[in-house]
Amino acid sequence: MTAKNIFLNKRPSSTDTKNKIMNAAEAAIVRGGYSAFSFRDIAEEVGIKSASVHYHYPTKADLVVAVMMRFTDEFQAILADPEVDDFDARTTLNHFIDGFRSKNVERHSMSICTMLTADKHLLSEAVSQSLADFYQVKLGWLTKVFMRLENLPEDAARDRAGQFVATLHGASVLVQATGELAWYEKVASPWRQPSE
Amino acid sequence: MTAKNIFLNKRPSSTDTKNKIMNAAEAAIVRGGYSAFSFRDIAEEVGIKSASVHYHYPTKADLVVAVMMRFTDEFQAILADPEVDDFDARTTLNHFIDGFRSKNVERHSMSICTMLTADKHLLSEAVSQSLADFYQVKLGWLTKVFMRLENLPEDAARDRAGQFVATLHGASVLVQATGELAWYEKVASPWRQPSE
DNA sequence: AAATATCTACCTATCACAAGATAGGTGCAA
DNA sequence: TTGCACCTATCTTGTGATAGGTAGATATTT
Repeated sequence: MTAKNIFLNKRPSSTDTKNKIMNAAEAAIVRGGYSAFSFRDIAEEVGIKSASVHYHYPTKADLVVAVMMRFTDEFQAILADPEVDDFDARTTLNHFIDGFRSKNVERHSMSICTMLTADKHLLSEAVSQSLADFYQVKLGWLTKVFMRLENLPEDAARDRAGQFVATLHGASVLVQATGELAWYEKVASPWRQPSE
Repeated sequence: MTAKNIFLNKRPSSTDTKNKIMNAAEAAIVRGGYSAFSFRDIAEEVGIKSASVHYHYPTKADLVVAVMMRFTDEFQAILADPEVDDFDARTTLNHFIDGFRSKNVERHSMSICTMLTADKHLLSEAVSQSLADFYQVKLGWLTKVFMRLENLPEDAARDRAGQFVATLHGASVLVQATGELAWYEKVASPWRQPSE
């Protein structure tokens, strides 16, 4: 690959297409879960044919595992490290609540992990595992946050992390079911931290 | 219909079959949501043909609406009235937590309303409405419970009801996703009431 | 440098199957 | 003889997946 090619080569890049496919799949899963999209849907959105989607991801399970792994990686990349000295646990938790709201609740959808959890019965072992892995990452990080925030030992902090995760996820279910966005703040408010 | 017929008539009763169909559908929805069962599945379980299921419930939406309405009715019938004098709010709430656990969480599934909420994008208007109706009934009852339990005005009690519902639903998501049943008690414990 | 081979990212066409739904028929009880 | 609860048979649509082909970029050989 010469420098020229970077500008002139019109040959489709595999990673570009793969990312487009994952983007479409992720959006579709958030909208309606595992069974709410087909290879044909994805293909149309990306601008290729369904057989070409199979070229990049042989099976649906392969595709969803890839989506979950990317999701987990991005999640980890964005998070602040709770073990550095100047970590601000209060602000971080508030931002987390806001992020969950803007990324999921306000878009009239639930998180990709809640959606896949609901479809767990029809997930392959590999997909289930990638889902469980994500929860471990999420709970692990929140455990550290609560250790800092509430000066708790790891065990107790992990319980708090679980309570927190459950509350946010449950809130998004409540919003989705009733159609009342206001529920989110009402449910999440006990977890909000005073700014000072 | 004579008294004799009660014992001798082997002609299938419409309501019996309808109940069997609803039982099968409800169990299937709890297992995997709206798209996880077909008329053929239901038919096989009941012991008739799929066309006969359509005879009782012309469309899938009709069937699921019927299931949700029956579910809501049964829910209301079981609940103690929080407005009578000897209503024991503490015990009632503990029983509610236990009931949610034994009916959903321990069976490695989530509640029918959580499952349908996740599938909301593909529900017809009628089904969505029956789902929203159930949540209103549930929240309405819990609001009264919290008014008694915590001596709150209606507004504040309703917020508490929402927080409670969200927590239990979220806990069941967490259990389902991680496969760790222990999360349920850990998440629900702050809501448990001291027995005296 | 030219010729050849291989690889890549797509394509068309098709498979087997399962879905919701409908038309029209059968047997039996009231 | 009417109505009910069921049946067989079939339609259409959509699914995940596969086989096999093609044009063009890249790599290898001559």
